[in-house]
Amino acid sequence: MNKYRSHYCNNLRKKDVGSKVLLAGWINKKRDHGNLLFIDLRDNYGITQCIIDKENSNFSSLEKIQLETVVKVEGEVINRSNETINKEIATGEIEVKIQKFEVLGVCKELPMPIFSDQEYSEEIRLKYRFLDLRRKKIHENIILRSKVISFIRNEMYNYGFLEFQTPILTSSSPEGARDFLVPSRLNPGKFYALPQAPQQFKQLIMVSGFDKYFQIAPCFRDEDARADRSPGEFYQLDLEMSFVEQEDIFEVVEKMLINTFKKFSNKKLMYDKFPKISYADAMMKYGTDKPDLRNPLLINDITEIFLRKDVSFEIFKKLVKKGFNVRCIVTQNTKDRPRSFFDNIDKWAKDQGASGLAYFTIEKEAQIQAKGPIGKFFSEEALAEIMKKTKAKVGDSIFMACNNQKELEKITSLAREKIAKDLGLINENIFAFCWIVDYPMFEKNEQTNKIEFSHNPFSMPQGDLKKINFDNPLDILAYQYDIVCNGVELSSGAIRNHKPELMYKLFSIAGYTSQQVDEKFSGMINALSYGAPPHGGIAPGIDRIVMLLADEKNIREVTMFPMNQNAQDLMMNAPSEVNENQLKELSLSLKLKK
RNA sequence: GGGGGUGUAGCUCAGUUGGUUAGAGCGAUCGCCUGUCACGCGAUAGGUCGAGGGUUCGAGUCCCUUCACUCCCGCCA
Repeated sequence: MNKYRSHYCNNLRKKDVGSKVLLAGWINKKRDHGNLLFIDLRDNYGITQCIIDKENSNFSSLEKIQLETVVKVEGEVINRSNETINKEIATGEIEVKIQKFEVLGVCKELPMPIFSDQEYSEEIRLKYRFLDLRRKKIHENIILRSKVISFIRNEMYNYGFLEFQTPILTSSSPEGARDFLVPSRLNPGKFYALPQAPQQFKQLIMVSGFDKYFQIAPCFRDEDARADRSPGEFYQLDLEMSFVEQEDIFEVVEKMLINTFKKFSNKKLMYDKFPKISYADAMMKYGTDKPDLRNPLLINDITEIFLRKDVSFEIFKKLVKKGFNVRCIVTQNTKDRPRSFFDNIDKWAKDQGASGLAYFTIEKEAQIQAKGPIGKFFSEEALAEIMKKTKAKVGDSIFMACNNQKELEKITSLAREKIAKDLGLINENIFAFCWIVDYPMFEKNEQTNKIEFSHNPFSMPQGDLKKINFDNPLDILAYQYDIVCNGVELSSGAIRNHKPELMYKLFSIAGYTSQQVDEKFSGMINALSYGAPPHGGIAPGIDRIVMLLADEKNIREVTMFPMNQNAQDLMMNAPSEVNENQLKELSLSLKLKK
């Protein structure tokens, strides 16, 4: 028999009554009745109540022991009387009468309680992560994460994918996020970069003829953190397939995601087949390319209304003449909402840096009229036109903003979320997936006025490749797609451009010479000229998938050892200073800003 | 880089208009308690009110600066 335990802390049941057992674990909770002591012993699997009374010579030493001390307990499984059965725990019908015990690991006074539903500051949680991870919810989240990854890995094998590792020390890439750099000792003055994603490697794997690849890949990007974005590193289910079109990828990924979400969550899927929304449509209807489809509110453009003579809302009319647009959100049957509801939203919009949201409610007495601060500026005919355009009905309210397209998208997208939240329109018990498709290949940088790749520069442009009009690069769409779930961007992918000539052409539009392309992407561009198969892929974010499944709002709740917002590991003290010798070996010297 | 929030005992928090010796619960220590499962009861210890400066007779409270954590914007092909 094992020296430490004969059973786990969730094993024992009524049938074990009478048997002698060895349990080992942490002292989760003590209830000391003076001459009788209850101890809840906890391990990874569960909790068993152990009991000892004054008759036993070990009583007084066990009575003094700290919570979270690791002990080994030897005793007999005994029955609990009916009134003392605890239905909350699986082992609640029995308890272990302690005969002997031994301390295996002492515990100092705790900086934070383990057995408690209290919330603690992130600082203390991250510094003592090993204690934090003992707590029930996060312990379960991490176990869920393991199971999800294992399940996904198994699914991918079943679909015929092979798992390969790719290098962690690689080269810096000019596109995308800021790189993490690693100085090279053997090549003074030169640096490796940690991969932002195994993008080029997975394409090279396709060129190497492996057909279907996946990897639970660590990705490193030196960008600032958000609640749903770890600083530093995160994991993607990176995958790539040869001889495929967009639809082939959709089929595999949809199947994988649906199976995973059905297995690990009780929430319903809003769509069993993910709807496809073009990037342009998404930006119009939702103001963002990561729409939360649980939210029923839609955005409408009503710029034309403000060209009418029977509309006299001069502030908007002037802006419209200058080329601005007006977009609006209709809320159903809100005519009886208190004035504070409308004013709160207007005030909120101003806090967001917008000039506020104008609003009115459509009512009907003798005739249809707009009620609210700006209602009087609209004629009955103009209102009819608005109602036609927005499908608004009597009793509905309309919130409007006027601005340039980019600002409009921003504020209406935020307003859509805010208003839906205020009205309680979002069903939290649903997962609403969708594909966002038809991303533009290029976009114009507002500041520099230069044409840039809007997403992945290795994407394949859409349409007949012989007939693409490179004179209007902003009109070129790419086979580029994202998966969005409940407003969270879960993955993005593309059919890749496997034709070197076309690649040079596209890069030249973004301002790169062929020489620069050869230099920056030497591995790949070279490979593409030795018989590259058409291929494509996608990379769903593992952390965010687990976050959705665990119903957490913060990615650190599903990450075992996360860094804080300033990209520091408070437990391991990273990053840290290094000594002179280490710097010298790397031919580095520091020039710190004061 | 910018904006918001928070910072009071080991932990979670309260602290009024600026006014005596800064409080509670949990935890810790000590004592009582044989059926609890958030056990109960009593006592004790524990504080640079994040830090620095200012206003004031007097600052946890008001002002300025700064630090830490967090949320957001920028950034994230």
